[in-house]
Amino acid sequence: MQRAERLAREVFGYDHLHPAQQEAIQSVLRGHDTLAIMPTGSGKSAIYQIAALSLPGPTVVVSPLIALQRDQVEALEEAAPGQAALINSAVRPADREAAWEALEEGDLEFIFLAPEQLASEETLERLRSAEPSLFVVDEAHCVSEWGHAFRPEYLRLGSVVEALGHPTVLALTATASPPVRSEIVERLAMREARVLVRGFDRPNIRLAVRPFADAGTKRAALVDEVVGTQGPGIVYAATRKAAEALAADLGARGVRAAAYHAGMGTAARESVQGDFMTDELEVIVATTAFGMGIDKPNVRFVHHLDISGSVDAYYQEIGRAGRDGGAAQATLFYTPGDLNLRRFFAGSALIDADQVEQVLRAAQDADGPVDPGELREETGLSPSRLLSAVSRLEEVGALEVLPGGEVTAVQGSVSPEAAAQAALAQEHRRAYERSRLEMMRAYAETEGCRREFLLNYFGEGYPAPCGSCDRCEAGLAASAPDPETLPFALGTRVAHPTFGEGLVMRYEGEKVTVLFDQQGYQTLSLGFVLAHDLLQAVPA
DNA sequence: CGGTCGATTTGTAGAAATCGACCGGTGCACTACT
Repeated sequence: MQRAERLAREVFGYDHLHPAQQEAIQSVLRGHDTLAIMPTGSGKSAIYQIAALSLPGPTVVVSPLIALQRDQVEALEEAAPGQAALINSAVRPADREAAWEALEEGDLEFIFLAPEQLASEETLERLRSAEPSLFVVDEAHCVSEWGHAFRPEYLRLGSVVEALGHPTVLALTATASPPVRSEIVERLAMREARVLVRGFDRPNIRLAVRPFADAGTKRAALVDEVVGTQGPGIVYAATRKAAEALAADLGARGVRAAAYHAGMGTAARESVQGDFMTDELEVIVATTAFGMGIDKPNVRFVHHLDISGSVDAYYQEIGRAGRDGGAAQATLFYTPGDLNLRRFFAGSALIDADQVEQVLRAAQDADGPVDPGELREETGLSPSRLLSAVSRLEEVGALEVLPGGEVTAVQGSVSPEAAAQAALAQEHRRAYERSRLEMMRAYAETEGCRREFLLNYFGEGYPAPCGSCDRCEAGLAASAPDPETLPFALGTRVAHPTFGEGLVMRYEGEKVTVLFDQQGYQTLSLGFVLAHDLLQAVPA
């Protein structure tokens, strides 16, 4: 650790490492797979940088966005010149080859890539022969948030870790609720993972929800609010169109505002982001495309025109406010109708039962291993959907993915049963997504302290009232139940006859919320549960 | 699910009402073209 401290000072110019960083670095240096959950700006990068330089052997860093990879390489270039490189489709083949050779010569410590790169057998082989000692997954919540439907390669990282001979795994993220944490640990094939959680509460962010009966009044109220507030600030909208329209409205009211979404060209996006960072823009009106890697200290508000799809996403988004510790606002402008679009997003990207079966049949009909391209033609599925189906079938043992990426049906797997099992996994995922949205609704409609709600969601107790949310300020926050009177303590494992086993997350009034392993979050009537003996404590 | 857009209907000559189709968020890599 003294060596690590010295590296921090001499190489990176940090005054000192704070205890959370020390703990994480120590855990990695001792060879433990580690999941570190810490706020952005708390020096998460320093953890992997210093651990990497302290260990012999190179470090693979998986990061979701090429722009983030570039930022990281630039930062390293100042501290440790020539020791970091990226591999992606935008890097010229000659430069890519130079990076590989440097890695093979032992001259390169860090190699940055997106999970998609690891699907290539050649990439994997060259990495393996470099014998990496550390495998870092930055923004690790993407494993769970993006792996299932959007970027399926994220769910294959566990196989990559195994294929590389299981170097120490270090997963980093700012926000992850308990089920997301377990999924990261499982999907990255982490062994006896150390999970370090630091600094979840953000006391300087005032929380509020403003309910409206219709979208028009809601929108007008948000515009008034932004016009009357000192920026800079971020407004999140659910669609590109809404983001553009709102930015235009704010502009007409004299606010320097611009939209940001994935439909804009790269140049436009970069210029909007740049102007926001330098305070030339006061307000950015964005879809979920905006935010990852943004570490701007003086954001004074993060408002939501439309509700987020989960409390995880919401907390991640509002967490971009008040990084400097100064007062900040996070207000959700809410109409229940907004949940519909989120319901659509939650279910639509997942594959359904007959698609899973179609893929299995196509693989079985083929004589021997099949190229994924061939399966795609046969089934008509998009590449990411096909990969999702293949991964589900692989998990239930019906298919095998060969090192070259070819897919082969496993002999003797009982096919209809396997397909049904794989489809069931998708159904569970859908139920889980729906339940997460219900928790977001519960936040919007809670009668209790909002901060208590959020921290409970992330598995932490909190002594309400917080005094800095709309419920507490109005003196309306229901007082927290006396722990002595609760039939099951928070965090207890319980079993339910139809939902299976789960974890007691929260009490509010006459309701108890349980996070079930299969069905996600369910809110049950306490009176009914007790009268019918529906929950049983599960011995640890 | 609900908002939006274009086409058709309505019932009388310009515009309103109704219907059905379609769309809606995140990024990587790769290909074809300029």
